[in-house]
Amino acid sequence: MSVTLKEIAKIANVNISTVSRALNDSPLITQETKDKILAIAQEMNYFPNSLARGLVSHKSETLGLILPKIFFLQGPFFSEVLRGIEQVSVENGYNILIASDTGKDRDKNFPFNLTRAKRIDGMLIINEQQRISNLIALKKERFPFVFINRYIKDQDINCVASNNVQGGKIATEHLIEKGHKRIGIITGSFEMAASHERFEGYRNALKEKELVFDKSLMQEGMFEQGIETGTDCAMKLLEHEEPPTAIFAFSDEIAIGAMQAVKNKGLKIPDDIAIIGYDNIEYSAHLTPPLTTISQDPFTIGYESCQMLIDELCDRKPAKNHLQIPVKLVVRDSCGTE
Amino acid sequence: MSVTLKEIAKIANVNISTVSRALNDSPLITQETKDKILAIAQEMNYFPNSLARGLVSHKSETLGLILPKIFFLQGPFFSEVLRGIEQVSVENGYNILIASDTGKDRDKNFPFNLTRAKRIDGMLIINEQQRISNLIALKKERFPFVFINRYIKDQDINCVASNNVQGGKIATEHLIEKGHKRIGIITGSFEMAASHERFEGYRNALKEKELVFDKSLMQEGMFEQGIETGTDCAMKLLEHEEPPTAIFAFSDEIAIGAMQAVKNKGLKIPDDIAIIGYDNIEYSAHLTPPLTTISQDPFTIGYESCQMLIDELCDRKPAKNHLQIPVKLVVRDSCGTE
DNA sequence: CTGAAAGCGCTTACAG
DNA sequence: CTGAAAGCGCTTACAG
Repeated sequence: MSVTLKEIAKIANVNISTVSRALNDSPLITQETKDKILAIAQEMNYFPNSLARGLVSHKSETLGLILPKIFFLQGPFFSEVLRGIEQVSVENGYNILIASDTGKDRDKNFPFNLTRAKRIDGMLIINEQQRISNLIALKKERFPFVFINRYIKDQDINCVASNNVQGGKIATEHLIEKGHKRIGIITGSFEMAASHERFEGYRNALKEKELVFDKSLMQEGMFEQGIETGTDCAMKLLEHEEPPTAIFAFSDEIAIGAMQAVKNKGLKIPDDIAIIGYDNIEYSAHLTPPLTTISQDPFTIGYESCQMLIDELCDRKPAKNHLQIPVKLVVRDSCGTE
Repeated sequence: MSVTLKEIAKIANVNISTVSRALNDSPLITQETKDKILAIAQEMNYFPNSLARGLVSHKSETLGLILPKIFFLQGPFFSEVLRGIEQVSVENGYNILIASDTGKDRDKNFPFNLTRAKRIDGMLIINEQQRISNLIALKKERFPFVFINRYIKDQDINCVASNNVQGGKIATEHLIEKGHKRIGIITGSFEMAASHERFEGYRNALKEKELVFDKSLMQEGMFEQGIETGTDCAMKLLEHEEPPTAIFAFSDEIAIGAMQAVKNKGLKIPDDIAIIGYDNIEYSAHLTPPLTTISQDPFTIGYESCQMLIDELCDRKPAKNHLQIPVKLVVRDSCGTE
């Protein structure tokens, strides 16, 4: 059905190994025969069978993108990560295979079902939540992988993450500079590493400015249902007997919910209470008032993680295997302007 | 390095074909030997090499998901489509390979570089914009594929799409029922099929109610920068010498922008002007006023398209190969409540 | 029911 | 520089 080396060889009147050499640009061949064979191959619409090739080369030229649940790839953040990944993978001739641990029976050996089946040469892992012991076990099999957007303490584990500690700190510092001393926070679920890290940044900022941490000013929300959760948690903070004068929401969606609660109370932003978000989603610029927030760099996260993985696959040990991508403060009106 | 049939055969003291049969649950084998072999395979952590298997079976058990540019998978709509795809593919033991036409040299034979390389058994194609002649050419090679979210006239081409004509009609009818006769529209780019289809629904609704179509009430916006585009286009509509009393925005983001413009003008929604959106994104329920909109069903679109493709791969000719997934009107406050 | 052999489409030492 | 051969890890007719 589809064209093979054998057929080209027959027409070119050479051995299939010669055809193979021509196609692979081997030095062991005259320009003349190479040109002849290439012309025929082109003519016949030849494409190498990647399965056969992979079987002998022990390479699939495919990268696995591992997601905890497909659900988590929601939103513009992830799609930018993916765009970064794709850019690098295309440049280097790799395909991307999506997989996720469904918890079903056939995945009970996840992720080894993928690695041992030789489907993929390396893994990019997005996993912000679950236990990762099974993934770290890949290390023992010397299977190349990189964690995306999760900072792993173990220096031997490749990872590229947004600098959440820095982000938490910058956001808090901005509020402190605006004169706030009682800063409420609405976190995401503490099952998410991002929550812990941003919280750490918050505490660092407080400590540096010698402000005390008041646990009653902290509410645990959820990233997934940001708006609802933001409203609920902000409500609780506002009913505090000594309410905060500013709220640091761990996502823009949570901030949107919090703004709603503040408005419902008849309070004004930023005069009565300041609000800062996290993520810089498109809508945040169009809220009333426009939301001051922290902007991450998901494209770079995707780009660098894929580059790191490919470097490892090519035995170019990357200089840094523990990358933290910086974030930026985006000042708008919800904490007062400059 | 990794375990092969040969090694299992040696330990079990049988031929590799017997091992293969045991692993593939062949009837040509005693329960006893099968059990013995399976135990050994398990013990040795055996996984079949999918490349080798694919080489002989002529199947990769992988589905290609083709995107025009990775960029387009933004937002919750696509991620729900993907969730639907993934659910079906996992149930049926297929992997998903992402690919997009980058326009680069190595892709100049796209999508045939994928099909002829035997990397994938079938294709799910998301392509709302570009010319598709090269993709339709797959038909000649009898390569199985399904178009996602694009309705193709040719009845021989598999497709699963959101019913945009219905959506455009329902939205317009709602406005007409509320007493509006001059209904402005802000479309997406007319390079997108969705724009044409929703527009067709709009015109159908007008015609049924015997309202004339006034071209000066139509503005072409863009889906990608919905908010900005919505503001700009709404501005123009509001400056019309006989402005519309209602605006049908072809996306919620465009509607958000339009609401902004209306507020800037000092007008009230829905009293001075009604606005209806499209997509039912999460934020739309939290706008002031909450946005009336059309809700699509992206999970079902993904689910059905993947099911259709797998049916074709298994030679179960699907009963319907031209699916239109219904949409729903979600009434909130931006066009007046019930 | 089991084994020996051929073959899937390629690459790569080994001769010449 | 070119060819003949072996082998990558599997499946599947073909014998027995």
